Amino acid sequence: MAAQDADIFDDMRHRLITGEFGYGSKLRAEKLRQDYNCSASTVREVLFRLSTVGLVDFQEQRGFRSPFQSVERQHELTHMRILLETEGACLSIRLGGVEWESRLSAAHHKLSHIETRVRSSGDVIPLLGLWSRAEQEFHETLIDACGSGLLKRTHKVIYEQFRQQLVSAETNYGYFPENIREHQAILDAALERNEDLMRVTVNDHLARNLIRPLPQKHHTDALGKSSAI
Amino acid sequence: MAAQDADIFDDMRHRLITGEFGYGSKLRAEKLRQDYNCSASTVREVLFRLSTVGLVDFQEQRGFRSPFQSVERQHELTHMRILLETEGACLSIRLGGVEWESRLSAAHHKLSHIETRVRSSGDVIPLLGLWSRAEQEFHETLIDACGSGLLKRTHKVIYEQFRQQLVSAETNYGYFPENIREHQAILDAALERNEDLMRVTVNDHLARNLIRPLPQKHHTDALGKSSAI
DNA sequence: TACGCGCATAATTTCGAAAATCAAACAAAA
DNA sequence: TTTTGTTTGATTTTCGAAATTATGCGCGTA
Repeated sequence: MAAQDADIFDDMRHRLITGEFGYGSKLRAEKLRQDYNCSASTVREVLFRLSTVGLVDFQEQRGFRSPFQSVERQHELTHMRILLETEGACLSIRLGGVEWESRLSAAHHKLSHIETRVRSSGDVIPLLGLWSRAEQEFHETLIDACGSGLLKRTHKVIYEQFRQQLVSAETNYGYFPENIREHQAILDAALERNEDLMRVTVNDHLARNLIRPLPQKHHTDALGKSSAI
Repeated sequence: MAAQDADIFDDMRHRLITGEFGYGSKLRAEKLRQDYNCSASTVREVLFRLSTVGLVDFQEQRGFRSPFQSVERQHELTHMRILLETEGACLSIRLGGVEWESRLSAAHHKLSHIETRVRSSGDVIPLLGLWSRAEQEFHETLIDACGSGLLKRTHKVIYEQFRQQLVSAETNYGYFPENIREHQAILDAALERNEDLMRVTVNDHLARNLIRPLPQKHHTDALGKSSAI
């Protein structure tokens, strides 16, 4: 087999993002090797690679774990998403052409279709795989014309950790009915090419995952004295 | 030995950041094992981990390389540093207390001392190790009070790739005489707690590593029509 | 000479087991 | 009863070799 390593990596990533392993559960190479019919060393190597993109926790001499759920972590991931997505989206507005608008519209149409079906059935579970993929694609397309591969790769890493934290019954697997309106607002801001509006709509979309408001800006008066508002 | 893996990881990271391997040179596990008196598999594992933080290039079936030098990559790393450091520094202004100011002053004092000595001798090479460490510490302290471990870890990863790209004779190992003035300006902005000034000074400090200006903002008039300035 | 084909060599990937380390259960002493 | 020390079993880490895959070279042919 050619790329055994890469295949196992992709499959494990998918299993981790979809919450197949419970939060904090141990990932034993000896157990997982059976799923892939390979040696424990190969699994170990994959787990190492996953740990450096944050989807697996590694502690020396203590092995690998699926990360614990943590509201603090969720908060930090959300903050980072806001930072990266507003930057990426605003750069895409500046640099992207009609082709970008068109791809974003297409991604939104697919997502919107799925979310409408979820709303009428009232249950996201049967469509979870589809919805999850469509959501990721919409947000990735949003920043796709930003001109920086590094920004896009960094965002992807953060997005997947974010998703992993949300995939549980308590949070309805990260699905909220307000998504439909919010995704529409983001698309509108993009097509209007309105950066200020984009920042607001992306913030509104993600803010519910913060456990406290982000600190507000210090203002400095003419004398150089500063004060929080 | 307890943490052989981690020790080799740290040492290899240091060697990579200080440019011991030429840009694009192959990193053969068989060769490196001799440096550490261990097996090739252990080296391979370390190289894998380094590749996921961007300090080593990995291609399937083609092994590991020290990354090539690329102005495009340098541009993207600089852009990301500006984004992360302005956010981290402004959050530190909002959240950090006197204790943070004090640590930043200390870090600046050490850095300033070294840079003054470099200026008078006109040669950074004998102090390269010291200067490099002090520069990193100053920039890390700048964002240290931002309240987000994720932001700090992400910045560290980007900073080290940035440094790796700059460590060559052509760029004078990333050292510029203007640094002295620019680092002072950043410290002043922090002590004034002036966020707008902080954004300007951080930008000025890093902008020379961009190969083109960052795209400027689109402005939207009252009618919703937009235009670049 | 230029081009493609197969072979030999070198490099990478995978493996299973040995060595090192940790955790838990049990026993002995305070 | 609580604390401390020891042994045993399980887990993690390291290893060197086998299997797989890529690379470079010589040879024949156009």
